[in-house]
Amino acid sequence: MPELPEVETVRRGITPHLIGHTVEKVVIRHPRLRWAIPATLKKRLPGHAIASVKRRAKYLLIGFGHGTLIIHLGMSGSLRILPAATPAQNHDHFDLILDNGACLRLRDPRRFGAVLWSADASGHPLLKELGPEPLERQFNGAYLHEMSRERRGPVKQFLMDSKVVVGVGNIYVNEALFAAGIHPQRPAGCLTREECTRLATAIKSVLRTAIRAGGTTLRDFTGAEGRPGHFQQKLKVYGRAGEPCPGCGQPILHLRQGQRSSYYCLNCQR
DNA sequence: CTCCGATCCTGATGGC
DNA sequence: TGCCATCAGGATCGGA
Repeated sequence: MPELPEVETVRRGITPHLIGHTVEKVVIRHPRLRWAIPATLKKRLPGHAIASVKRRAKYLLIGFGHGTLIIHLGMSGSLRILPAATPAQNHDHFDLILDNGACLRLRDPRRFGAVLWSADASGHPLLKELGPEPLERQFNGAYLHEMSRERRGPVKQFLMDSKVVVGVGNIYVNEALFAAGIHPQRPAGCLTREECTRLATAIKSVLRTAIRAGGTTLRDFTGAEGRPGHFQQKLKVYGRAGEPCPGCGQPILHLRQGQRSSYYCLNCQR
């Protein structure tokens, strides 16, 4: 489900309900996510106030005075702010109950998500090797060009490598490659400096537009208040195999790379 | 290093 | 209607 724009949408939605509030209770119903939810959270969090709600890559970082709660939504995770008395449904695995009567609830049917604790989040193994945030200035054509030299693999997989750049998942990489006019199977190392600049610009633009739209809702994504995003109305190629390319009218093609679907226009992407 | 495939898990969908 | 195969927004891990 969630790529950078969806996680950012969730972050913005939950932040005002969390900042400055103290945890009263932690509920763990099903600890077995990608990694087990630490049972120690039940003792570690109550009585502590939330100081910050940040995002790094697709991780949400809920900052306390004594450490950070790290949440990843995996493929199917969602976070909602609900009244604390709301009955849990199937796949509601984790709750943070706050002193304002609100509950931050994680639902994750496929359980690829994670809830972890770190006293020093920036040094955490999952976070410390990550590449730059795509919306920051250091991520640009020069950086992409430098990183892609010697890389023989397809540019699509290159861009989905979180050591290269974070937050770009299967939907937005397809859209960005289309916007930049670059074929997803091009070896990353053969991109020109010019093409890298187009790509970096396209990635930034697609992600910013998607954040403004509240993310993409294909099946069941919603923000913290339960509202869907509407970027799906602006998708130009993702999920559109056989439909006319919005640029030239030729049919959008479908291809599998790794185990993921790629969508592209052979005429507009070279 | 880079690259590829297998893997974790449930649910929706489409073919027969 | 049921059964089975396939696919889905992620990312880590192990081995070549």
